[in-house]
Amino acid sequence: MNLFSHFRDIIVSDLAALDLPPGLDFGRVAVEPPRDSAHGDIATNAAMVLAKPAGLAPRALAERLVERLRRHDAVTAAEVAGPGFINIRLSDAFWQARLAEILRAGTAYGDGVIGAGRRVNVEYVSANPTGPMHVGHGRGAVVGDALAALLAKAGFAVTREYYINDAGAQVDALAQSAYFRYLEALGAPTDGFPSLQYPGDYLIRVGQALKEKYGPSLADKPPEAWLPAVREFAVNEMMALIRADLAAIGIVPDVFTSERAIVDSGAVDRALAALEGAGLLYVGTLEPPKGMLPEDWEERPQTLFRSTRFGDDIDRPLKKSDGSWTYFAADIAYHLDKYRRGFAEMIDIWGADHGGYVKRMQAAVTALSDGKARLDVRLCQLVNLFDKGVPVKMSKRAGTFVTLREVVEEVGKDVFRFVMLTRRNDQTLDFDFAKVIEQSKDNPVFYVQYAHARACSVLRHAAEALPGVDLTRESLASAALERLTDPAELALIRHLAGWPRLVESAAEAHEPHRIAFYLHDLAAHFHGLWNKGRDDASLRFLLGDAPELSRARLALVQAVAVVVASGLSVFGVAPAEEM
RNA sequence: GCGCCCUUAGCUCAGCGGAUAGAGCAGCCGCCUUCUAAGCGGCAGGUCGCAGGUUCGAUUCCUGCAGGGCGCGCCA
Repeated sequence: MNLFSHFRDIIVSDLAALDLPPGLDFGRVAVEPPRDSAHGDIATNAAMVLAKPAGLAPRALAERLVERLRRHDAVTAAEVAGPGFINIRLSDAFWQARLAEILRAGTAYGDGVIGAGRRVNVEYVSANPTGPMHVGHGRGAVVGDALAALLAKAGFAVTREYYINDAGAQVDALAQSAYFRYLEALGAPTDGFPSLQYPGDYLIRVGQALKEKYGPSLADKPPEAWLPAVREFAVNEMMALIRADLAAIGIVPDVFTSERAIVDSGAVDRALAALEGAGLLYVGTLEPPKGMLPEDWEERPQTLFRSTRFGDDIDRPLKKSDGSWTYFAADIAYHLDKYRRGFAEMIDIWGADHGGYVKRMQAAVTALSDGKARLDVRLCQLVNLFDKGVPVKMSKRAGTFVTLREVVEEVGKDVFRFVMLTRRNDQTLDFDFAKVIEQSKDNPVFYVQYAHARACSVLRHAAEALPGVDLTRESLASAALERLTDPAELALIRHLAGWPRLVESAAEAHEPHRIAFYLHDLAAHFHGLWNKGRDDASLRFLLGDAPELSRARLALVQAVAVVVASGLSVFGVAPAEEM
């Protein structure tokens, strides 16, 4: 359970029994951990937010609430502090019961109910199918995948989706480059061929494969004869590549949606017809952006979407000069498609360079769903690669960008995933090959993994030292947990018991990185407790002459392993049994 | 010019309207015959970019300014 929402319910019902003026809004009553644990276990601002509407002094109201709160068994102390905070201290028995709860639940501990089974669509990666994924794609992929797992843990019905941008000019350019490689494979002349937009080696194989499939039949033909076939072939090859790249970091999307399929199905026309019907389309002329006139700017009337009605800065074009739809138009149809598939909540993970696109997309979603659907866009900032502090030079044009696969082969999937989640998504992230595989507390991956491995190590020793003692989770849940009375032990239990609240708040905020910081804190508590056993042997987890106490402490150790594993599973990272 | 994001310790960063703002690294001082020292404890380090506003209360919300990043029709 989320003990904070549990006590919020208790506090609200106590408030209701206080004979306060009717109609008070308890919505702003918060129950949270105090910043300083010396203040107590949980704190509430209830008296401060209700004092004014209730016509009472904050401290007076607080005193009345405190008097009631003290009647609960789990509450050992409740006192008014500062301007009207109420600090509540909970009994050791309450905390010990949380430990049993953790052990009985296993890694399901922290599974939340705030999602209430609502469907949410998380769209991430969505790299153009024009080549292998690079590191920046990898960050978005991991953030999206972890967010999806986090939402699932919080009780949402999550769909992980990949949008294949296979309809624009860039896939034609891909086909051009693949065709060039095909001619090369045939040994056919390539002089006069335009310069390659995708010069990477990975298309050489595609050229070979085209030769094997088509023989020389596509050579000496005009582009309109070979382009569709080569394009489809190349896109399929690239998607196979991307799926493999994703699989290498443990990502398997539930749904792939093709932009081309959306366009070909007429969905764009239908979506825009809906906007037209709502009076949200018109033909107009945009002014050039001030302060940076594009060189080839010419005034031209265009079909525009009235995104300004929904908070955008200017209305946005939907048709290119050649009459085809812009990417935005297709994206409108795509998001309408998602909405029609039953997703009133959508989350898109984009690169930060698409930031200017957010408002118009949200405007379109609001317009098409009549305000019933919500789109949150998480922008991922750049990943800067370093090796031992020296920047790794990357140039897409020169083809020297570092692929996701290379990085993952170097550091491993688990390290890559964890590190990608150690920063907020809108903060740039430095990724140093040397540092992320360093085995020290400088490296949060290893620090957290080490805590898990240590816990497993104790449990392995326990199996030898206490033969015949049942060390399963279920059995440890009924150990003599009341014997855990050391302040450091109870502090660790408190931290473990904060996991459900952390899951809920991170899920609500769409911020998976909070888990990384939680796990780091948890590991620190555990490492600290471990070392207390070095200074004072009576505080060790495993005491050969005290099997009952040992079992209680092993319950704590097991719970640490459970919660670490639970957190890592949201990240898609395997917990280390030993290191 | 306009929009979005960022600005917190020497460095890299957390911080959910709440109390004396926290980690890690770097620096200094300690702790291994004993469950993993890949670790732990301690010391030191801050005008939360600046100025206003809202609030009982602002690092957190709002406005303005400054600095950095990203972007700004016919790329996606």
